[in-house]
Amino acid sequence: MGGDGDRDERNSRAPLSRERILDAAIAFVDAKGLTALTMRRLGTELGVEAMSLYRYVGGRDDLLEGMVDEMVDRLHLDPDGVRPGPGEGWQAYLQWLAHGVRGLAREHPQVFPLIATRHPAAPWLRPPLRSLRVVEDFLSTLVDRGFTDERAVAAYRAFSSFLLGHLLLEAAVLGSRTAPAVELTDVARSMPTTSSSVDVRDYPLLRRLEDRLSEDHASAEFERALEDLLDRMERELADDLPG
Amino acid sequence: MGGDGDRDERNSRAPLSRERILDAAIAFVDAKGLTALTMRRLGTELGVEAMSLYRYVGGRDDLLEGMVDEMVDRLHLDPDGVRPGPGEGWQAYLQWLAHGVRGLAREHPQVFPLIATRHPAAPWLRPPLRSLRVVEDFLSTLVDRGFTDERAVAAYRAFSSFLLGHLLLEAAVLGSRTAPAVELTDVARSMPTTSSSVDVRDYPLLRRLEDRLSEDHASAEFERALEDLLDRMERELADDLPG
DNA sequence: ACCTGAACACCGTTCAAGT
DNA sequence: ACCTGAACACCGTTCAAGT
Repeated sequence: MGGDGDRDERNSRAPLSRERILDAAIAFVDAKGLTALTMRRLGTELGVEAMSLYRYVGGRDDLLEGMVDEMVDRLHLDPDGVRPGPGEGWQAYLQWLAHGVRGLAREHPQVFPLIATRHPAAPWLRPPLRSLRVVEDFLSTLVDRGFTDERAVAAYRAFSSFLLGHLLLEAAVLGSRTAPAVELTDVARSMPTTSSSVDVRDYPLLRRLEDRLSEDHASAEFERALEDLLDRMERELADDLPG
Repeated sequence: MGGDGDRDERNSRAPLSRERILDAAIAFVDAKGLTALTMRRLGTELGVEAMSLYRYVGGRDDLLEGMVDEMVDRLHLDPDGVRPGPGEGWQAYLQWLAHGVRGLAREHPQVFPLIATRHPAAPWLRPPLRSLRVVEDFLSTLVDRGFTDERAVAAYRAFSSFLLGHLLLEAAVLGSRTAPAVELTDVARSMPTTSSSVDVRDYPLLRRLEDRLSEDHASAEFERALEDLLDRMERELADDLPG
């Protein structure tokens, strides 16, 4: 591969395709933030007029949907560490999946809110585990390893809530570092924002704890809470058997 | 002015104010959804030109910020049930707060994602407990009741993640019922959405569990997980003392 | 002091037209 | 078959002007 000789402006080479567009969109959001993503800007990024994109994506909404789908689909390929085989127990599987999703959130903190916030295709799909394939895999893995239908569904619910709560917060912190986020235009700051002052001085405990609140324990917190969740599931599962 | 004295079109009466604008915006989003909220449309809703709003809100971003602040501020007034007094223990306080936040999410499911998703004023503020006043109250309540600084901060983190994970998912379900959500324009549905089919037939376990997955146990789940969280905190707190 | 009209730059999207 | 130009309806926002 390497020097193939056709140059061009920036990213224009292949004849444009849905996949190329989605990848470009994800990269764009990683770099510039979600609010900066515009059909027209994405077009120029790809060396093409915005209108050309409509042959592949149907519209801005479909574009966002496609980005989410592509990221979620990567779960079955990407997660660092090898996927646990059938002999390894559901704890290993949930650990693997949890770290896979966390990897997505950390690699694409600006895209993750999209995964977390957009309405899934079916009402019973819960972000961030919001693709039929992933959920089928989740449920069948647990059922194969001894979960009743009921426990498997309850596990899906608890696991989704856990991932969403922890990773959305972690992504928010990472994302606000990466991007302009609020891009205050200097002037806009002067408006009557009511109590525009983010002034910790009026709050004695916040002042005392500010440093501690600012410490980053994201990884430790995540592992800890994940362990607790798995323990809780184990206990509930054990309740079923002796019945 | 012929015939009617002082009544007018729709909502125009008071001379416009930040509070009136924010309330109108919240009501608008409750009714029409977040994507429908536009400076121009909000203006006409208030019987005024869009440009008049800029005297009170600084811009669309400040408007959204203001809506979030106002909702979060209601926590100290609204929550059903009376706020536990100093004699009642931190468990009662956290129960009260949890149900207060849940009330917000359920009353305004379309606004809640805003609370959950927008970057807070300080990086260590975690949605949905994202106001200085609320966090000061949270921390001081716990410290007054025997938490060390460290435990109080850890509790704040765990509590935020818990609320965010559970309530964002609950609000998403409620919100998608209330609003057009994706408003597919019939035609847009025909585009090459890759696997546009939300077809459960290919997934045997999903087909078997679909009914069970669709059951609504939001309240029971929430109470259960809240109890578990409080239990966990109690255990950790107990670890501090005998040491 | 409070609101409006007109204007600017930028959007998403459609559609007939180019190659 | 694939992309473009021009156009439409709608945005957020500014600013001089009205009352």
